[in-house]
Amino acid sequence: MILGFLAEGPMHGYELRRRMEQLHGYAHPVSFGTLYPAIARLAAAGFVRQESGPGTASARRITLHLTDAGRAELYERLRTAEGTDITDGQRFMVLLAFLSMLPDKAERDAVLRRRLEFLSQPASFFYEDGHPLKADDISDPYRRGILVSARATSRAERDWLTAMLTAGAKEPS
Amino acid sequence: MILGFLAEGPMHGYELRRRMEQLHGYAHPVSFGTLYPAIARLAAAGFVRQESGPGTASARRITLHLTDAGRAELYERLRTAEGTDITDGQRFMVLLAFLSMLPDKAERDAVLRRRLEFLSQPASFFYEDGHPLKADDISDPYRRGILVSARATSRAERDWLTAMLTAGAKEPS
DNA sequence: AGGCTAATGCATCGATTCGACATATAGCGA
DNA sequence: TCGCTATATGTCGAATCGATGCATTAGCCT
Repeated sequence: MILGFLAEGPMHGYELRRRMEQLHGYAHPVSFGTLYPAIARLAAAGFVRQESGPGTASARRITLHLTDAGRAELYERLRTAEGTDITDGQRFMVLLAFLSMLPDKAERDAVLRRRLEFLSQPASFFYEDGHPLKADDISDPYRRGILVSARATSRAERDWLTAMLTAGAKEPS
Repeated sequence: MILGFLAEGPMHGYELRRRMEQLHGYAHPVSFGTLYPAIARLAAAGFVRQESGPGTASARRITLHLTDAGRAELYERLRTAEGTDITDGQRFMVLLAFLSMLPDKAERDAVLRRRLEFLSQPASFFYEDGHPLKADDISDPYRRGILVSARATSRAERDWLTAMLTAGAKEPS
């Protein structure tokens, strides 16, 4: 997420955190204890350059810039996304937010296809003796609510993914 | 989640992890490095009792039981849920999965109302100069997809929450 | 019966993240 | 002037993650 936002232009850590918070829909903000060490690691790896602004002594302002190596790293991470980056909705949403930066359309489509594949395999949230329970089988109204909401979510995203993959389709699968 | 599943009956850690994985829709499994220390903490606090099963020597099987104090703790955590437990969709889903265990309907409704309130306040994922961007204003197709999916999710959950709160309503707000 | 593979089950380790706190400047209203 | 909020960078202990190790049990093929 840091590499992605910095690819849009230089900014400070604080501004970065505000955007991260917004991208997560204010549901789960990233803490400073996560953000600043993460910036430090990216800087140590040469992906981010830190430039001191005015007021260097007491109240320091540090502007963060993405390096060429950082941009390459961003592309690489978008391209090779797998595991929880695909299966976890929050993580995948972050991927989507910056996916358009990946130049190759075939590679972008491949990412979408991996997500669609995961969403297409039938999965419930409650099981009995190994087989999934349907909404009608569940008496607990709250658990039924989980299933109903999840179904709606999955359907909406699958429809959108399918539309995206068939729209400008050059390679018929 | 551990307290909730153990409230349904005793089981070992491995079985616990499988159910946690299912409840998350296989999107983000909980690692053993998280689970076993968490069990140990709950046991140290007196919320969980560990009983050694057969094969005590080499291949030990430890069955976990919820204590009375553990059940009280579960109720308390369901009752007083706030912050990311309400705003974060994954966390709230866990809450929902065990909410029916909470005896008092008014307290259960209060939890739902907190979630509904959060979902009702208008929030986008992308902003420009402080004000939220609508789907039509966003040219990036992937970001538009994020908004479209999120809208569908939010609408489905809000509809369900509203239905739940008005259905067996005894207290007209 | 023997051997291979997968699943079950408990546990630890280093790296990462979380949540709370510390610190300083700037602006604004009572 | 006092208090509150926003901006801005950071630290620290506790919790979590992801990978790995290791032993036992179950199923399956030949």
